[in-house]
This record gives sequence, structure tokens and C-alpha cells, in this order.
Amino acid sequence: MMQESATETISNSSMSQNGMSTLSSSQLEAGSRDGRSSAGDTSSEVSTVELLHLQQQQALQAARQLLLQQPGSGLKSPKSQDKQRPLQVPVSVAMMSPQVITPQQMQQILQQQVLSPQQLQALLQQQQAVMLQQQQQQQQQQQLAAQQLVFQQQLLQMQQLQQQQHLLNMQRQGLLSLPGPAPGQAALPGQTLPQSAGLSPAELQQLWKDVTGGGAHSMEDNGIKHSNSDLSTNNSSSTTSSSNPAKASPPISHHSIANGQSPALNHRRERERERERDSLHEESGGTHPLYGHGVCKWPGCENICEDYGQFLKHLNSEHALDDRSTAQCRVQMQVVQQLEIQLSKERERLQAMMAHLHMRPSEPKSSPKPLNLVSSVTMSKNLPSISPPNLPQTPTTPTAPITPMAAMPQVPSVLGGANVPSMGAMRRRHSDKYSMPLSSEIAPNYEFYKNADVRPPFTYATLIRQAIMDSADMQLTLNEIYSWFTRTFAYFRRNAATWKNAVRHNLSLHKCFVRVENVKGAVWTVDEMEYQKRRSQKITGSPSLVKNLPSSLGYGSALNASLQAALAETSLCHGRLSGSPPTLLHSAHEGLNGSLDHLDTNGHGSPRYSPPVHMPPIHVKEEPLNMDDDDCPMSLVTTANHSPELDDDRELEEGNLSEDLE
DNA sequence: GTGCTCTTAAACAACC
DNA sequence: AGGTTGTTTAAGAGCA
Repeated sequence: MMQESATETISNSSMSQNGMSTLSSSQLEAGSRDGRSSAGDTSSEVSTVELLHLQQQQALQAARQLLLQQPGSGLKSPKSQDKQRPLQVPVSVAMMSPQVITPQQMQQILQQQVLSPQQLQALLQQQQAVMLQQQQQQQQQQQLAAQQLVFQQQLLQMQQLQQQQHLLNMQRQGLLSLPGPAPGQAALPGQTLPQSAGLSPAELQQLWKDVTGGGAHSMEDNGIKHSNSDLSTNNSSSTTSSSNPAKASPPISHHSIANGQSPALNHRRERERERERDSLHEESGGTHPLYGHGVCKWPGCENICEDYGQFLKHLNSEHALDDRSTAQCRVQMQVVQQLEIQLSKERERLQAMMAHLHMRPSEPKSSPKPLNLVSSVTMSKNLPSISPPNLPQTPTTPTAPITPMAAMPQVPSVLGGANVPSMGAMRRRHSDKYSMPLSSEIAPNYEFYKNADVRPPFTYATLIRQAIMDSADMQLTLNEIYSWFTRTFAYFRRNAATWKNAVRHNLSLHKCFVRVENVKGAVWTVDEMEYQKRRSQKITGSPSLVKNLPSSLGYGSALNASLQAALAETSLCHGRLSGSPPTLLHSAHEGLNGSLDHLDTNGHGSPRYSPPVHMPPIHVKEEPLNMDDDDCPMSLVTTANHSPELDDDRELEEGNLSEDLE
């Protein structure tokens, strides 16, 4: 009989500890790999074809629209532009995001550069195609798995880049009085994109080189410099006029793009910067974002400039405000835009992943994120993979039975291993080993432990002591201890026979727990001296810990590390933690104080821990007295409302609620 | 390999 | 009688 159970325990334990963890981690990796590869393959191929069709259709529509609105009228006159502009801007362009050059600006630029209507149409079609592409991409992305996001974004980025490149080429060709491409052709560049979904920096650079390539000469040769100068003047004047929001068409929004300022402005500011730099003996060119390591960092340029002055000359001569620079800025803008989109999406994905790993995706509540992931080690039989019959009623996971350890046994690297005080086998002696006060340890994770069916990384003794310490009068009946367990930890709402037996066993076993006859009956108290003695024995038994704990301040150092870990975790985690960094700090600080109190007073001081005041206010609801019944898990409402802060409340309002519970 | 700690399981007794 | 409380023993696992 015992043998059987023992072996079962072993097998389950090893299963949960090793097998599951390795399995899950490998699965995670494999899954991510698979997802990536499949995403890169399928999404790029499918979306490209669809996009091409869409782009062509939309481009045709835009062309018709334009032709209808202004049949064959030249756009060379700026005045007529202004009049026509609202009409010339189809929805497609108007849909462009604010980060993109406004249609008016675009048109003005292009028209000043003597673009033909066909070219303008092509340009608009390009823009429209880009927008549709974005929309299409976004829709697809929503449907695809999250792991495809990166590749789609990269694909989109590449497509846009190439479209811009194509657009530039068209522009250049248009300057060479070549007709604009047929609308259908506008989308063609995208066809070649899926091949290069990688978009490495080198590729980007190459793209830039392509964009900035041979067209420069032709442009200059075709007298674009005139328009440059015009644009420059316009631009500088528009700098002042840009303050006027009513002005519909500042020549271009270059001032706000990339590092982009108008050359005139650039020049002026750079001179100022140069003066500052000279005075500060700074390394030449160290501060200009476009100049570094003696090289012009204009995208695709890499012109070697020996000093800053040369760089300025180069900047003003080669990267003046011409159509090329404009287009480059536009491309850069879109690159940035896409990167921002991608960043936001990746961030969302990260948060979703974090949320999933912490609380499981089925967690509907926006309860504060847990800090710690706890993996059960020895609680073999209680592993939630064996879903108990009453589990669906547990408040933790209404939809999905809780399988935290099975699903995600160890995710330390994801969340920053430093913060994980409770991983795997660490669970057992964590709190004792590091003398981390339980309150400060649990406090940030109250919601987590309360709702997640995760075994807390504390020994029974530690938990019992904490339960007693949390009580108003530092003493609890056995039933009250039970209640504290079930109240504080979702994990202990199941398999009551097992852990209750363990609680009783620990109460009897450890000398630090003293049974006191009371009017109410027998209550349990903590002999803090014994507790510390026992703990110090354990600490002295560990050389590393002794080394780290030369004095009672060692507790502080240990706590400090833990605090740092917690803070690091907080910074790693989303901002939805119950304890924001300050509160977490506060909590840990309190824990530190509490720990030191313990040491200084040797248990005779005020061993009660400070309540975690940082917890979100949760209304306490009365709990059934027999809540510790095996078949009576806490109801969802009860548990959701019933927070461990009850103990805090008890401190604030002495015993007004605790007695209701027990 | 050993000792320690912790967990789990179980038997048993006393009490309500 | 049945459940709770409390004690004790035993065995396995993890860790140093």
C-alpha cells in the first residue's frame, strides 16, 4: 500500500519535474520554430499573391478616379494645385497614416518636380497600394498565429521598401519624361519580395543603395537642383509657416521625419552643434545622428567624411532636399512606421505571452500579474493534470482546468530567471534559505497564488508560520490555518486530505509550533526563537549562505538580491502587476524590515509582518466555515473576492472579518 | 554516498 | 460512530 503510493509519488514527481519541464520547453522551442518557419513560408506566399491582385485593382480604381476628377489637366501650376488638391487626394491617400507624408505634401513635391499626371497617378496608386497592403496585412495578421507577425511585418516592410524603390525609379523615369507605369505594374515589385523576407540590415542597406543609386546623376542632370533650391527655400519658409495649422500644404514634413530637418535648418543647427562640439572637444561628428565613425550615415550613403565639416558639406550637397532625399525620407519614414507597428505588435504579443505564461490565457480577470512562476516538484499527486472533479468550480481558471506546472513547468528564462524564487526544486527551501519573509514574497503574488492552482514555493512550516503571523493575535486554530491555506492559495483548495495531513504533521513535528490551550480550544502559535534557531541552523549549514550572511544584515543582502530580482522582474513584466515597482519595492522593503526585526528581536520584538499594503483593494466576502472541505472548494465569487488581504484587514480592523471566516 | 530537509502517506489515539 | 485533531513513523526526493 505505502509502496504503491510511494512509487506513484515518485513517478509523478519525476514526471512533473523533469519530464514535463523538458518536454514543455522543447515543445515550446519546437513550436516556435515551426511557427516561424511556417509563417515565413506560407504567409509570404499567400499574401503576396492576394496583395498583388488587390493592389492592381485598387490602383486601377485610383487611376480611374483621378482621371475622372481631372482629366488630363496639368498639375504644374502650384495655384491650380491648391485648388485641385482636395480633389486630387483620393481616399486611398487620405487613408495614409499621419506618419506618412500627407497627400498634399506629396503632391506638391511631386508637382514641383514636374511630374506628369500619369506619374502622379502612379504615385498615388503606389501609396494606395501600400495602404491596402498594410490593411490587408493587418487583417491577415490578426488571423494568423502570433508567431507569424514578425515575418509578415518584415515582408510588408520589404514590400513597401521595394514599392518605394519602384516609386523612386518611376519618379526618376518620369523626370526623364518616361510615362508612368501602368497601374497594374505598380504592384509588381511586391512579387519579388517574399524571397527576401529577411530584411537584414545589409539588405536594407542594399535597398537604400538601390534607391539612392544611379538616379542621382540623372536627376541632377535634369535640372532637379533647381527644384531643390526652390524646395529648400520653400521648405525653410514652410518651417515658419508650418506653425500655421491652417496651411494645408507645407511643402513637406521633412522636418519631422527621420532625422530630417530641412537642410537650411540642419545647416544652422549643425553649425551651432559644431560650435558646441568644438568647445567641448568632442569627437568630430559624434553627435550628429547622420554622422558617425567618419561616415555619413544617411541611408545607403556611407560616404567617408574625414571631419565634421566635410560631412556637413557632403550632407548639404548630396543630401539636400531633392526628390531623392525626399523619397529616401519617405522610405525611412515607412521603415520607421513599420518598425513601430511591428514593435507594438511584438509588444502585444509579448504581453500576451507573459499573460499566458503567468496566468494562463483563460484567465479572464485582469488580476495583477503574478511575479513568480511556481513549478510543483513534489506535490506529485496533486498535479492539476489530474483534474479533480471539483476543479471546474475553482475560481482560478473558469474555462481551462489549471495545469500550470504541466503546461509551463519552468519558464525562468522568459521572465528572467533571477526573479524566480520558486522554480522547481527551489521551491522547497526557498523561503527558509533566503530568509525571505513570506509576506514580502507572497505579497506581490497574492492574486496569483490565490487564483492560480500553483503550489507556493514555501514549505509547510513556512506557510503555517505565516498564517499564524498573519493572524490578529498570532495564534490560530488548526481549522483557521486550514482556512488561511485555502484562502491564500488556490492550490490548497484541492486534495485537502493530503495537505491538511501535512499541516498537522508539520505542526506536530516542528518545535517552533507550539500548541496552546485556549478558551476556544487548542490554538497554535509560533515559537519564533525556535523558528529562527532552526532556520539559522539551516543557514549555517550552508557555507554559501554563511558567506553571504556574516551578520544579521545578511538577511538584508539576501533580501536585496530578491528585491533586485523582483524589480528586475517588474521591469521585465508588463505594467499590470498588482504591485507597481514602487509598491513592490515597498513590499520588499517591508519584508526586509520584518526580517531584520526578527533577527534583532530574536523573535521577541514584533514578529508580525507588515501587511502588504500595496495590494489592490479587494472586498472581502465571507467564507463558509467549512470551506476546507475536500468537496467544497471556494466558490468563484468567494475566492475572487476573498483575498489574502483579509489578514491585512484584520490588522486594520481587528478581527472583524477573520472570525467570520472560521 | 551521506545526511539533512521536506513532502507524502499512513497508523493510531484522543477528543468532540 | 464518524469526524477532527494531534502524534508518530516511514519512505522518497532534492540538495549540499
